[in-house]
Amino acid sequence: MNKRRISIEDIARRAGVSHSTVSRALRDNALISPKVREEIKRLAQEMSYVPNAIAQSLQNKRTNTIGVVVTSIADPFFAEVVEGIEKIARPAGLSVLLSASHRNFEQEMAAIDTFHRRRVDGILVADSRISKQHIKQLTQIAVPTVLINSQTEDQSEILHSVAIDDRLGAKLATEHLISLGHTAIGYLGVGDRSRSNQQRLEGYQMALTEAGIPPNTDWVSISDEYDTRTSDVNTGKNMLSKLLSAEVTGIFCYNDMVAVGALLACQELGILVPRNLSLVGFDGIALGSYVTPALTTVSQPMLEIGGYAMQMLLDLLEEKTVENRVLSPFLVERGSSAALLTI
Amino acid sequence: MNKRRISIEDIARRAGVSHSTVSRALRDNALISPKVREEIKRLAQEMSYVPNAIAQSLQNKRTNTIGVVVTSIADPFFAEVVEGIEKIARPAGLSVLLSASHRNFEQEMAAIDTFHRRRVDGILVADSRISKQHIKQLTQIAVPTVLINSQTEDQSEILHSVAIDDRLGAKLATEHLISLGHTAIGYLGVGDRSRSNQQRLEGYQMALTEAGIPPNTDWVSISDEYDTRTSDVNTGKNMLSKLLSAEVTGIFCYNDMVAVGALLACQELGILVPRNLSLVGFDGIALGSYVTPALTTVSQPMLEIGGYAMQMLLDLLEEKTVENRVLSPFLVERGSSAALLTI
DNA sequence: CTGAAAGCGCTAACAC
DNA sequence: GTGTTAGCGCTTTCAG
Repeated sequence: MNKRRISIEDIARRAGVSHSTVSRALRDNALISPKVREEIKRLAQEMSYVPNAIAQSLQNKRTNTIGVVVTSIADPFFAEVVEGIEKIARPAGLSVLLSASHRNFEQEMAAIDTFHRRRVDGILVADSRISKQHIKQLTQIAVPTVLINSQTEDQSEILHSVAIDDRLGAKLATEHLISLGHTAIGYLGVGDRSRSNQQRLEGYQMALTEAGIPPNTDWVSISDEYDTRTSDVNTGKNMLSKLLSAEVTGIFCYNDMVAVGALLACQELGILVPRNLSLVGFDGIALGSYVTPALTTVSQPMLEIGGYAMQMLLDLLEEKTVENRVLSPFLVERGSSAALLTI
Repeated sequence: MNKRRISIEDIARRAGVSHSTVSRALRDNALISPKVREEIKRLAQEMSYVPNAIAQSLQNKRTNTIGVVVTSIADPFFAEVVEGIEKIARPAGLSVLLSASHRNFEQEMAAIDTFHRRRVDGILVADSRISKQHIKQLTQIAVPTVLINSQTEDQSEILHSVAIDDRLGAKLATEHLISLGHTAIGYLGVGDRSRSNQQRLEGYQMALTEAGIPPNTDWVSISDEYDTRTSDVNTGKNMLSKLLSAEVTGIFCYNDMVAVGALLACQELGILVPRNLSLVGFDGIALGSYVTPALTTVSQPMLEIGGYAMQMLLDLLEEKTVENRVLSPFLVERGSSAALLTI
């Protein structure tokens, strides 16, 4: 916004009309006579006029901008979700402001605050552990907001959401292992994602119970690191041994990255997957099909999740009423899981 | 920007001062007496005032916003680059508008045009095949711009850049294979990235020549698909056979995704990597170390590339003079390449 | 030290 | 149909 750019005033002067006529002509206001309208448009073109969206926003009280917060841009899961968001936002004429929170409360609040100052029309928050503070903050902004896979029970009425059914997904994964003949089945979770981790744990336990398999606490291993620098892959690598000593033959992992970590650890330990150990992940990120063996996983439709959330925001912006969505994940069977070897 | 929000006017009224005094107090103008300043700040807090960045931008002719165009957000390479950009932008108080071009001219021009209308303070373009039109467009916007790994020869003086040395990288990869005893070495490239593909091809050929190995056109296979829907992985998968029939023992791939595709094809064909075939990628994306065998690759410091580009933009915004950077990639030896088996 | 007034570029009553 | 005027919320001379 450096130098002086040409404005409707400049065009008006050249056209010998008032600036409001120019404004109207440019916006195809029906009142303007066709001849002047065309002439003005021609002039605008010729002078390479570019409307100032800032001035328009100030006047219209609408910025045509939405804010998106994700924990990490480089995380393949969120990258896909953001891609889905952008695919819907752009054709709708909305620009997206992107911010990463790195699973850090302050950063996330700061990001939302920035969005507030910039007067975004709506906000999308992916995978936050929404706190009371967030609710308060978001309520105050009073702008349509939709939460993606977010961890909150107290859905305030201004917050909407699209989320995956974690419990169902976990159940699918566990039932899959059970159907393959496994009975000693572990869960490898991460401690810093309280709600989703909790729900996946519950789905896992539910599946065991329904199959008449008594749960065993030794089969559950949840990292207690809140260190965001430890990647999920490392979590999987580090936590595997604990489950191995509990002699499980199959493991359901919190997500694909954790499963990849477990897989790498197996390779180091000389454990054959799926011969000696079956592994199931969660998410369905592309990389899961590139590892060897390819990862059996519970897939989330990431692009759709982002797309739905964005569409919901669009509806909200048009004052339509929307309903929260809970999407169902589905099992994708690949090479990392197999029937239990009968000895 | 829906409902009426409180403005400095409102605070002024409550404080019994003029709005300009409020404006000054809030911005710590030295002229305002400490007592009123504190009182005003207290009031602002109490009334939960949030400054309107739009109005500020209109006045200051600065939006504190930058625009970033990448070909795809979900591509792990760009995801890392964007992460690096955001890491520098946020602490500097700049928000980032993100847009994906999907390697499509119109979409990219449209994105840049949107940035123009929104009066961003600067623009970052990643991996584009910059055309004359782009140059014209960007020149007209007259806003600091830095190109990341972009494909243009005619660097206009307003365009700056940070790029990886593709030729050097390709040379490192090829020399690595040569040092392992390979002499029949293939290059698996992609046709829609003219310049970087061209440069990597040249580096490859240069290495061969320097080693006294006569180049063989059968060893070079470049996809001719301009179909953006065909992923790099598929390119690798589909193009491998052609090189195999030319009986190469090592292949340098355009990037890691292509290499992964080649690797998957090898697995299907029962070709052992690295025993029967050595594979080297380019980029150094995380997933390269998760596949089996882990990918030997020429690594680009993706976070740094994004960070440098952003820092450069920051310098440009402060009217500092900057110098284009060409970064050197480095070889990361992993499991996918090994010494040629002497028969 | 503080207030009045102008103006950033645009839209929208309200006149004529 | 088109011009005039006000105003979106803020910063910044210019007076006092």
